[in-house]
Amino acid sequence: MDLSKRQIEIVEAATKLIGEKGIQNLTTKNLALEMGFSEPALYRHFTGKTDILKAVLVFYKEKLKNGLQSVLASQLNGLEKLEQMMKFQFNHFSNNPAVIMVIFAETSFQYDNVLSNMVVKILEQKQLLVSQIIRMGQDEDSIRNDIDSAQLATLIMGSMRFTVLRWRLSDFSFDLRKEGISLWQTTEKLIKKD
Amino acid sequence: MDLSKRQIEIVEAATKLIGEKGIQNLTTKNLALEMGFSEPALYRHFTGKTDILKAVLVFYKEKLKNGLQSVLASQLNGLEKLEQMMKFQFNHFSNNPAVIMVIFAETSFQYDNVLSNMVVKILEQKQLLVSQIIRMGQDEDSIRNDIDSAQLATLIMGSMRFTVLRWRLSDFSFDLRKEGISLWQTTEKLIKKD
DNA sequence: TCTTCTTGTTAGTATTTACTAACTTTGCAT
DNA sequence: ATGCAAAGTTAGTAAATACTAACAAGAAGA
Repeated sequence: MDLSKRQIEIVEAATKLIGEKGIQNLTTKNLALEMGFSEPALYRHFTGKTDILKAVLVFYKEKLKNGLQSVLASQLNGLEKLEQMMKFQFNHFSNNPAVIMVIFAETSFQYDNVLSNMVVKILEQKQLLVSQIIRMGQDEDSIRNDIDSAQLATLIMGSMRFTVLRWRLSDFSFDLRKEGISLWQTTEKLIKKD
Repeated sequence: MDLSKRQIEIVEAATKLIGEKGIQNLTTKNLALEMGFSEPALYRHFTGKTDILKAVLVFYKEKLKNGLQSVLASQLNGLEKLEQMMKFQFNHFSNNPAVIMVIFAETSFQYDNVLSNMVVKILEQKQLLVSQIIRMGQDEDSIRNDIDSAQLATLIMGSMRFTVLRWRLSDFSFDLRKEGISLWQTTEKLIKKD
């Protein structure tokens, strides 16, 4: 899915609207207003609203994937990769708060099978990545291996998500990056091989 | 907030609808259909849709609170209380899958300040409870105390929520209770004092 | 210059949504 | 039995929503 300049602008405007007040806030009217043009103009760039939402999901999926891929490709050991991955994501969300609502939208797309499946796949993909990194760390002896890697992945992803959720529910009232570092330190204490 | 028999029926019907396809599925039309009477009849029992959603939130908040309260009041030590709390919740969700969407609806009520605040408060209350149990366990030496109790609470609540989320996204395709037990065993290994 | 494609416009529509008005039925206390 | 409040009905409405039809401005290449 290749997006034109204008399409990317629309995706970003849509993200902003969703980030502000949830998906309920993403209406053709609001989106056109945010873009500074009329509603029908939207249909010059996308075939419909679902198409826009799909583009939003794919757009951020790719962005996240690229960022995580570079961590995966690095020469770090498993534990260090996990640290980088965590910090990358907290940074990413810190810089783009509006994206959170999109990434955390699992429950919101339930009404549409296509969108819902996309979201599930994004999540599965990410979890797989984390599991792989953990297993790698266990094989290298940087991460304790008396615990199943999938379970550790659940713990890590869950606590990350929960931290980000608290941040957004508190109206971004604390420094997410700092909180991310604390969370990493805790996680490290719990999972590193000593 | 005291609810009449009929109001509770409506709350349960609303929960069912939300559980099936998200809040977007909770329309006055669908709700009336589910109840087997006409739309205006709803307004004999609630002043409006927001009022119904408020009742739904309060209803399950109280239910959960009561369940957790009995765990808190028991004679168990901190670690054991944590275990019971976790199992209670996984059981609760296992028996009432529709409730999950309501309890996990943080991001969905963002459009309404009153509802959004209610959700935030429910979450804060629960987190406080978990933190307290953990600190208790640390004081009694059943839980390791080289880690901040708030951080441990984030880890535990986050991983629980994530597990439940995966369950619902997989269309309830695994045994949540079993998964909950696994998660507890992992958690215990990580946090118990040895 | 003329044609054509892209990207915008205004005006409008069918459907859905939450909710109201006005009337009827039902069950219960006196 | 009767009066009355609670709880239901039918018929409707204003507003919002996603989307379409038909037309216009302008850049770009032949």
